[in-house]
Amino acid sequence: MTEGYREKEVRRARRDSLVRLRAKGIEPFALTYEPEIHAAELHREYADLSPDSVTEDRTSVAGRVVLARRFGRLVFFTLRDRTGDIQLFCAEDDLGPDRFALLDQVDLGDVVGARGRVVTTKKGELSIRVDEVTMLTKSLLPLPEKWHGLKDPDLQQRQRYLQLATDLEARRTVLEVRAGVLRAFRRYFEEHGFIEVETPVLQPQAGGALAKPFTTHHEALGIDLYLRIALELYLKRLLVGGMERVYEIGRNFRNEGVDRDHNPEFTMMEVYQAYTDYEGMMALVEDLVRAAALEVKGSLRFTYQERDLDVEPAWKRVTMLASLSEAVGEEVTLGRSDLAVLADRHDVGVDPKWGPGKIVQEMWERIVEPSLWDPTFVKDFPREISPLARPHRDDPTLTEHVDPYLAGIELGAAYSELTDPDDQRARFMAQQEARRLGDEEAHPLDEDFLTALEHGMPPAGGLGIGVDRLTMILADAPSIRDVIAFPHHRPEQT
RNA sequence: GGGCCGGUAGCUCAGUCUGGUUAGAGCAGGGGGCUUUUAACCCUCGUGUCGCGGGUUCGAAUCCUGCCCGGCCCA
Repeated sequence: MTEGYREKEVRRARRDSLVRLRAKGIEPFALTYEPEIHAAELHREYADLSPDSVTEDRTSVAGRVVLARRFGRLVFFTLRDRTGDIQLFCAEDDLGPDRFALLDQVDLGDVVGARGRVVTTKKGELSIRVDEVTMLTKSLLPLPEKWHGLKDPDLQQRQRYLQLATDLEARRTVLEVRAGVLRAFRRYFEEHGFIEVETPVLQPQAGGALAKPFTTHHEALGIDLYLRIALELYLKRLLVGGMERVYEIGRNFRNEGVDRDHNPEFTMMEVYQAYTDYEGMMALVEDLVRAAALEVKGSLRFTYQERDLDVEPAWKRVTMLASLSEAVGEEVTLGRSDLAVLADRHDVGVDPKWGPGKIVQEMWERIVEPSLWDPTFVKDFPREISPLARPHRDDPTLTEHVDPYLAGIELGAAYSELTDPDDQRARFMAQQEARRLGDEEAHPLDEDFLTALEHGMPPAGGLGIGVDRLTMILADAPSIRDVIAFPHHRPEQT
């Protein structure tokens, strides 16, 4: 991005302005300022002020100058603060020639404070009729184009501050919807007796999910550690400790690629509740999504990427095998010996090392998942691919594992948690076998966790929700990168 | 990893197919004018490693090729 040492005219002009200000004894990087009101409040309080009104109400505002319209001895600035825009009306008559002349040193992008009377212009625009302007921060680089803004998605993400400074809608998409989702979650949990906890990000083993972790190293202990890929196993230890309702909202890290619904670090909300099961977790998902939708949309019916979505409970519930059977037009079971042939017939590539559960999952993801749109629970996963969920009450080849889907996007996962330490050990051993066969994402054997289970964990339901994905849907954003302030990019080469 | 699309001024984009004088526009910026604008307007003046490297050619932003970065789709 840097241009070398030859300074651009824009930069030079700003630098010159800086020098001129200092020459006049004005510090262009002020210590502080106390605005008395924000733009949105002004517009609310003076909504009924008729055009060409002059009030005796004096107030002050602060923000970035995003537009300027200059007439000879009259200047209009559009000032933007965190709540919106307010116009500054600056007349030489009010400021006097000397202070008015200083407005020549105010450039687009500068942060200023302004004080004056609340007025409306002849055209009815609410304004501060300014008699005092204070330079708070001099901007040395130009803002993006005032009409089109910053369009290049790469620059929007790498220089997110520029997008946020110029595009009010981006503030909502990138930041506010996420905050609303988290607020709704926390409020719900607070009201239902859940306690928010924090567990280790650096872990000696990366468990709780099937994914490749990032590795790091602890110098003082002389050991390798992993960045967590899930919150699950530590939260379950807390259940052993008697915490019946816990949740954590935190960052997970998975060493995988980037696409429209994956970022290598992402925010997961996991919640564990004793004395319930995956049915209880499905109800919880419905409650949480409802709370989040009401918080940020004010409604349970909205559109995502121009398609209608209605998150009103109760969501559809289908089993993985039944929905797959329906899609392929014949009964699919884990016991069929010709699963690989069936998969091949539907153009689903199969690795010979895969067991029947993995084949079924791949087929389901390729054949059924793309057709999902309405809120749907997909339940009863094959035991082999769900090493932490309790065996299904009616069919021990399956587990009580359910994935909620919204707009065709996998929102998370929920289980009736596996509490039997012997079964858990057997599942871990099966995963070790998968790892020996080359499955890098196989679950590690966690003896410490098994010890905890042997002490006794109450029956429980557990749930994880991908906060970024829910945010993306509620923000109507096409990509997860649109709701992550600073998504990962390859560094720029110089 | 594969396919397609894109990268030209600080920003938003033309120009590339069909190679040709000195690479354009708007915004932003410099200078001048203007006391009610709303992307203010009028006059005026600069914008540049055409993503990077190699090649073809008398001549390359334009054609070929390798690479880098990004977007979409597929795996």
